[in-house]
Amino acid sequence: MRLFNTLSRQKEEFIPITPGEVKLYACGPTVYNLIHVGNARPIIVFDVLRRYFEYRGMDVTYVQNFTDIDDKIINRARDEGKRSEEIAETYIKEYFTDAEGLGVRAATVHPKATENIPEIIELVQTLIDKGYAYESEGDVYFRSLKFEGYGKLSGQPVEDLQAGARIHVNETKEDPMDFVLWKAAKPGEPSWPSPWGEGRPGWHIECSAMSKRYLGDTIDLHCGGQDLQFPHHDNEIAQSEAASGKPFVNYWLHNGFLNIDNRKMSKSEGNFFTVREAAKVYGYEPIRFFMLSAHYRSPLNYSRDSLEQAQSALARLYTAVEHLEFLEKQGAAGALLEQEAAFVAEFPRYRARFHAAMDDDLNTADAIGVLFDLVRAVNTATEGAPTAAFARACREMIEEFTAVLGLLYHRREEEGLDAQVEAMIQARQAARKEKNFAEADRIRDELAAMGIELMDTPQGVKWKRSEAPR
RNA sequence: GGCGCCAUAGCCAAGUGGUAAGGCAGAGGUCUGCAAAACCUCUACCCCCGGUUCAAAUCCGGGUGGCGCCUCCA
Repeated sequence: MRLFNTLSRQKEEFIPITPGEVKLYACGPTVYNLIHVGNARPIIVFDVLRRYFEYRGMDVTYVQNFTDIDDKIINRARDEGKRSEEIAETYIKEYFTDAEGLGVRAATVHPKATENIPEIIELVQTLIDKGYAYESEGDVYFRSLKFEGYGKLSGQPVEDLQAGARIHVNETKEDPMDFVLWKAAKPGEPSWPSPWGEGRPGWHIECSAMSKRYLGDTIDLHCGGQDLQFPHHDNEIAQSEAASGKPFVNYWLHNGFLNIDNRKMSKSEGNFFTVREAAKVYGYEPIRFFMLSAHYRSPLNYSRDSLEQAQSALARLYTAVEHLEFLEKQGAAGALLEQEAAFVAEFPRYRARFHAAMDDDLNTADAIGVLFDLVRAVNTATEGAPTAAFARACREMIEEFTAVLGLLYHRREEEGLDAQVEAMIQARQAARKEKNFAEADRIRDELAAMGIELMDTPQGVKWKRSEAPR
């Protein structure tokens, strides 16, 4: 598998540290609000990366943290007259509601910053001991310029960073480039005791500490949005490598932005929709499909059109799979027919194309193309009277792909029809047989009003319940 | 100012040297009592101008337009 490594700015063959194992860390949300659609992009994309590794037989340890102590959380807590723990707890719960809706599997571990304070303090102390950090009036800062190669991830030449007019000079720092590892407590703020007095961790250090604790000094992959490249990820590299003396991360993956009106969707700009709002309008799963319809590093524009297109495309997949289930029930038992066996023999070719797409830097858009090619071929191949075994084989092939992409997870449980509805369907069939189409249509309308849609197929009458958004 | 990204059909979007995947929408057709679904067919001067090459959407140079990071942000 080849992945685009931000560190080298090219696609590289992915070679895990331990064969068959993947250590993956993704920067998770700061829990002070509902996540917005832009936040959902890395969550979905890297969920697919994780699923694909597992599908290919790798053992994945996936760590995604929660930043549960931060200025924004504190501010929100103050505004609402609550404790910051309550705010964090609330939005962690809300995060999981959205993640589950989006078909995102829970990570192996979801560590919280506040549950890793001893590890953070230890790491800060190590950095002080090694001369990479210093205490100043209760704050602790990292000496950025002492770390050779500072800014190497983002490709920011240190001189230009220094020249940047927007970097704030803080009186207590030795150098404007230095960043905070530990913040001295202000009155009324949550704090923990430390060798430098009461305080709380800075943002960057928590990821270094948690990555080290759960995955070790050197990990395979670290993922996040492009906006985290600098300073967050460069700072993580500086902290972790300065402390351990070892490489921190072998492959850095960064997703492109989700735009709205072709501008980055961001909380600070206020031009965002929460996942919750979007899901209410379009359903959760179309959001997921939409995210996977473009390459993860490309910018992607959020629009009503795009979401509606995703809904329609998804409906095509559901229809295909649900029809195959119907055919499984109707079809003849026994072995595959000759032409069916020939069609099944083509499956490895679809699989190879699908793998090739995913192996090429997680090209989900291309992979979806393969999926739809398969669907069309299956729809054609199952015309007439397919055997049950064939319908099943086709369904399983399609679902092998959709499982990797994490799609079609809102398949409805098989529900029975009540006797009355059953009788109405029978009555309509009888009317049709007598060519009393007026009566047949009347019954169909009546069922439609009850939320039952009918479809006449060569294999019999299919029905389904009218749907809410998936 | 520094660093970087993008431009493919009405819309979304793959494709990084060999003559344009896929989805949505639209038109026509097949099937069906009708409908739905499905299937078939149709719809692209690959932003512009040069250059390299037998061959360029793809490589190089120059434009034009758009975006991002350098500050909390996925």
